[in-house]
Amino acid sequence: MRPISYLMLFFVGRWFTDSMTRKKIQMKRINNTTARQVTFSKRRKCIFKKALELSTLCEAEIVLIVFRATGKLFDYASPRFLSLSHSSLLIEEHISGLLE
Amino acid sequence: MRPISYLMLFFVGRWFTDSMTRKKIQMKRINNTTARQVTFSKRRKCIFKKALELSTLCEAEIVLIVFRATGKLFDYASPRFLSLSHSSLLIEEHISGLLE
DNA sequence: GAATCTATTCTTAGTAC
DNA sequence: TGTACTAAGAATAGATT
Repeated sequence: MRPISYLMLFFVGRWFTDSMTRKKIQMKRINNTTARQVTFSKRRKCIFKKALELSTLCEAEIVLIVFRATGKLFDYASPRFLSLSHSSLLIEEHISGLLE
Repeated sequence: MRPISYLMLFFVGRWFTDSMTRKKIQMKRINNTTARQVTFSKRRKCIFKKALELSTLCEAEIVLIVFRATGKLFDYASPRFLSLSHSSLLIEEHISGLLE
């Protein structure tokens, strides 16, 4: 092949590679609905894992609540087994403490 | 150098490398106090960042509360700017909804 | 929606300051 | 405590199934 062919192969290959692999994403709302839901699902799973790890490794009590934009459903985890109502109480107590 | 010397260099180098770089850690309480605190500090920072990202990218409302084992202090973030008392209300409302 | 794949980006354990 | 470094390890965007 002549040099020009190699050059073409390089660019075609690069276009192909770029279109197949991830980019760094901008930190703003994902407009595409499907992509946003997929990202939500992946990242939600991951952050709950992180919460559990932090809790386990460092003996922290963690309350993580995610209110989903659609349908008002939310996911909840308090990895070290506080009940949701107990968490709510702890928060209230802290607020009261701040106000006194 | 003779082959035996290269072999020694390999093992010494590997020991040195191994002692300088990280291992995969076990998912259980970190016993060393200093290490536990350092890990806590690093991971806490990161999980809050993750919460903000999830909130920003996917329009979710997130409440993340970390109760630190020592001193009962806790860090809190509701990235999309709910107030702590508002979060507490949302939680209470949800609990009420479940009980009805 | 969920699972899988892969190259890339991000996180972080261990260490020293 | 916080910051900086480095390479190992983990998370994940984009695509496919």
